[in-house]
Amino acid sequence: MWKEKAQLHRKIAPELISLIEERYDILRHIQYAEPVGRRALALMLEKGERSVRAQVEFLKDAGLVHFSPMGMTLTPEGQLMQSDLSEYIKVLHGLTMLETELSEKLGIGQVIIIPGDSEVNTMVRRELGRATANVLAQHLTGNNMVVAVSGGTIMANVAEAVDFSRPSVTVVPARGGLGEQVEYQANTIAAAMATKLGGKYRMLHVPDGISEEMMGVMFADHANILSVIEMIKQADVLIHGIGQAKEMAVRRGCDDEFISQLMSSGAVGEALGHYCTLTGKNSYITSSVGLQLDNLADIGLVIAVAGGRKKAEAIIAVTSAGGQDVLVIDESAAKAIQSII
Amino acid sequence: MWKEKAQLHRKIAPELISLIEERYDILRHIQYAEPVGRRALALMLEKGERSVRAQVEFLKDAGLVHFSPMGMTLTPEGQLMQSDLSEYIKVLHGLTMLETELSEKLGIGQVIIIPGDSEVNTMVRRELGRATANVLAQHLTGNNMVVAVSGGTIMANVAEAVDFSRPSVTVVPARGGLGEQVEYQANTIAAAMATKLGGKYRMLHVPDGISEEMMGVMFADHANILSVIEMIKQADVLIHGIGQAKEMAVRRGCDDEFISQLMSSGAVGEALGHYCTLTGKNSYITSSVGLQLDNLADIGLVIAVAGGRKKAEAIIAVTSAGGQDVLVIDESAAKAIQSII
DNA sequence: CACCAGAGGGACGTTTGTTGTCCAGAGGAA
DNA sequence: TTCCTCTGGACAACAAACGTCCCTCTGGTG
Repeated sequence: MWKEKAQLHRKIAPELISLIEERYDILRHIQYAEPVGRRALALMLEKGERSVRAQVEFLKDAGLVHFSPMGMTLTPEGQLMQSDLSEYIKVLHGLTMLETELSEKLGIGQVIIIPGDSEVNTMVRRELGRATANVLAQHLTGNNMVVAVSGGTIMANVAEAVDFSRPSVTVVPARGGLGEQVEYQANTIAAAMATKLGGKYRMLHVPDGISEEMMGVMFADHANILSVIEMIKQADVLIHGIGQAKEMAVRRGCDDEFISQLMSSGAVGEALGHYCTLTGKNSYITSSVGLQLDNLADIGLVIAVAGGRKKAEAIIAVTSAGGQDVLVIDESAAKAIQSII
Repeated sequence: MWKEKAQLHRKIAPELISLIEERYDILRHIQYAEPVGRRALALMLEKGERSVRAQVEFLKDAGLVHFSPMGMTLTPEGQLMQSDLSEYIKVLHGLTMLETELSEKLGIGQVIIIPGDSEVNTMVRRELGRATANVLAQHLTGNNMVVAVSGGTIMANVAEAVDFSRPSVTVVPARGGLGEQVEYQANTIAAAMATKLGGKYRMLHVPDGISEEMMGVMFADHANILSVIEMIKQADVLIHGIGQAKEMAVRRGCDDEFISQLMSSGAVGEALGHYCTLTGKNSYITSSVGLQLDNLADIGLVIAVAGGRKKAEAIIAVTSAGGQDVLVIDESAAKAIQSII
């Protein structure tokens, strides 16, 4: 019942949770090492002496810690508060703790977890989109930047959530590929996002399963296509979704034999046409033009988005392949990942 | 169940309840007047344009309000948040709203409400004491200030809660009167508070029911007593408790006839030896030396403390008599007062 | 007994964030 | 068209927070 209240807090006053956690941490450390002085405490908390002092003075005024010449002590009330808070923090701040945990275990710079389950609540999907768009906004400084996007339903949410303007930006699809419903194709999403940004977009009308050499033969405007590919390869930001290997193979219309072969190779995750195993090995790569999952080092920022419990293994697989900078997932996916790794 | 969590917040991060309320207020005003611009909003909220803007930009990032060239609008999510918050605010912030409400209705500059019921939870009594001591600390700047205190159990809590040092302060009892248990006499409390403050104290060993003229006859050191009385009358701060008329009369050993007479006169509250009716009329004044309830104008700051549902009428009575600057009460008393007035 | 390590509290310059106040560009209304 | 109010950007003035150092005192120890 009051878990929703906690989520209310996360939404309406996010800076509150860090403050509460900071004070809770101080209480915890004082209890652990009482009686303890300011300096020792600041050292333990790896914070400045002065800022610790400010918090500690607040806690003193609140009657939670007692000052004595030997150091600081928790009052009985402080001990009560500490144990009460520990339960609350676990709920209120659980996701942030999960974020850092997954960030370390998956080796990704930043993990953002949206409360809820996108499979159950469509609002969570929109939240995923908005959070991703926010990350994009923060990194989209500078002029004439290029954003590469993949396809997928969640990427449509991302494009929809963009509510800031960057007229100098060009959006491109990360790879060719026309196999899907048109509104979830990378081309469509690139156009949608560019419109939202007030910027430009380039499209890449190249079906899967064609090599760059073949293009000259097949397409009249291959010069144009080659220039788009050039842009893609030096994109500043890449945003892509993560899919389950089997689902994606089915959606791409692969035959049963291929799928069973894919499964037996251990592929569970898919991103940018690459099918990955849990350990991050590429077990199959859809031949297409554009970005490759294994040379994302040139891209300034790689953002991956996914949601839903079912995607847990896929997320682990794709992130294990490396190259990801930011991972935006929902709570249920995060919990599932946590239980696996 | 989650009401306690809210109280937890009040304790561990009180500065953030004002933040939440501010944001909630903005949401409410936007909903009321959408679409509305920054300036109009700032005008309504009586805040600076820039600070409103900061909050509004946060709300935009959180996806709660939408910006358009015509003004700001609540998103569906923002409307949801608004109604969710309204319920939450009522609990979390109810006391603060009660504070301002009582402050207006009782005509007292500042009303401080401590969560809980001091009749049930002794910790609430200590909180009342600490809160009062904090008010005292804030106003006890300057040198050689004089603090006058009354008697009573709650005043003992106040003295106990003093944890700051003001060596130049002198503490005096507000009035004579020796009728009670020694640890709750004004003299004792003055001494205790002075000790906590590291300051001086003067006592007034004059029983109730004696006039100033009589003192010269009765006491050898009447010169000393007169000097104390002089200090009392020009005290900088007065802190006093509020009692129920009948209880106090009984405690002072008045006979049944007097008590029934007092009751029939409509007296419900008592402070500083004055018995007051609900409308603030003095129905009987214990003859004693020291401060009078009806000439507190000379005192720089008058602080009244009381707790418990039973005291509600008494509090109304005493505060109606006027002269009070700060009122410190507990939640149950506040609620009871609210239901009466 | 004297000494000392570590305590809290005060002071102050620097840095960081907040706020007041403009202004330019855009989009709707008369 | 002209006017109005909106957003969003910019910047200086201001305030709060912070790092840093020092002082004094207390309790434990040699």
